[in-house]
Amino acid sequence: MEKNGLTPRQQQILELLGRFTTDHGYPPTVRELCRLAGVSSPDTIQYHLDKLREKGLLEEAKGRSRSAQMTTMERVAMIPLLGLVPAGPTAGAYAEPMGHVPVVADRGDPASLFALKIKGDSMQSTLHDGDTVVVRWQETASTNDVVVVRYEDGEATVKRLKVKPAGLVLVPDNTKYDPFPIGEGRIAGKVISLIRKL
Amino acid sequence: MEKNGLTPRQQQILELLGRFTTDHGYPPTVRELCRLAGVSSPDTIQYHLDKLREKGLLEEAKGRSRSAQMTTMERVAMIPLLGLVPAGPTAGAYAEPMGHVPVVADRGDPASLFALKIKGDSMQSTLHDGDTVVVRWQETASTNDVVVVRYEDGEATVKRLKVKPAGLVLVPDNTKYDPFPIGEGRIAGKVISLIRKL
DNA sequence: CTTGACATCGAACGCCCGTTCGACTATGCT
DNA sequence: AGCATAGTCGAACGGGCGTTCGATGTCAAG
Repeated sequence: MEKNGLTPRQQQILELLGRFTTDHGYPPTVRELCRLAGVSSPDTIQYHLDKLREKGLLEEAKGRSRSAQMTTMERVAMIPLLGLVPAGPTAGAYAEPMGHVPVVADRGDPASLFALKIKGDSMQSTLHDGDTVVVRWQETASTNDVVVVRYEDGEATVKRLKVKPAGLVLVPDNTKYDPFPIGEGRIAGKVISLIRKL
Repeated sequence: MEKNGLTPRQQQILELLGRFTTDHGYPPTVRELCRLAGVSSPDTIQYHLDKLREKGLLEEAKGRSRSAQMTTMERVAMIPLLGLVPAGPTAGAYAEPMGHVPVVADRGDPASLFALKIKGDSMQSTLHDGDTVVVRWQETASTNDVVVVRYEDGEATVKRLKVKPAGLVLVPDNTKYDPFPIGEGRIAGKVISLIRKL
């Protein structure tokens, strides 16, 4: 048995499949793989595709065109990058975003995620100016969570949350700034990850 | 003209297209869109697809099946997550990775990128334990770049680079640790971005 | 009322798709 | 020699595919 349990031919076809898919945005047909691999019979490709499916490296076929997909490919969701003024969570309508951020859609529904670009230094050391954060829509959070708070005038801000007896307090991580009560603001979501260009 | 220059029907079909693509990993056929939109004639869909193409929202068709793609979808590449012991850059062969990380493939060839998981606190404040970094393969770098250095025994480390007259020096950002010369190590790549779970 | 944009239909054409079949050639183990 | 495994081929079937056509309906603007 070879190093991965794959024959060289099977490895080649798996790589051709992956390359084509990322190059074009959709998987190849059996006959397109024929040309890529330099063989003339569709059955040759089908033969190897079957072997790869047996080994669990490809999704099971459904008789549909271009359905050859690698199982090793984590499912990716494109979440909208909304700037610093996110619209309401219920608004399915498109207030068309600045762009999209790819995330691996493993835990939870990616439809409940969005991204924001950070402006300013109020969360410095944790969040820098220009950072992109991934946020999950939710209306409640716990002490020390970094949350997105939205005000009725459409303004939004990212701060660390402290749950106090007197009410919710928003704490800038940058000690140059002072904590302040949440006031009329509502929690719009919780920051779950951060992407920074160096 | 409507808010985005799109009729409600066109918006609907664009959304169905996007949903299907992220759900299945490949775009729908014209007739699959028929069923989704609840219409019986393929020409109805084709009609709207043509309109959307005119407005530059879809890739130009090529007569191939499942080729309807949104232009607003940034191209995504899945780069391999190699742990902390990356193999050589020329080795196209698979030392199968721990997983994959999605990145937007805008600047440069995504094939020259890989990802690493950070262990330890030697770069603390800049890089935390458990962070994922995106690295571009390159054998040279400038002062203050964060670089991946590989040693002949297969060990690898991430440090900040200082170019000094006496040679290259690796500086841990954490002041608990001391700078040290690069020795027999080679620069394997430069850290270009960072992903952190909060 | 006429015109134009928007939207839909059913039918049809021809090609390409996934799939299957039988036959063939190596290679290597028993 | 016998046999299993890996790999290839060409041909064929039936169906799904993208595409085009002519006809029809709706609705707001002129």
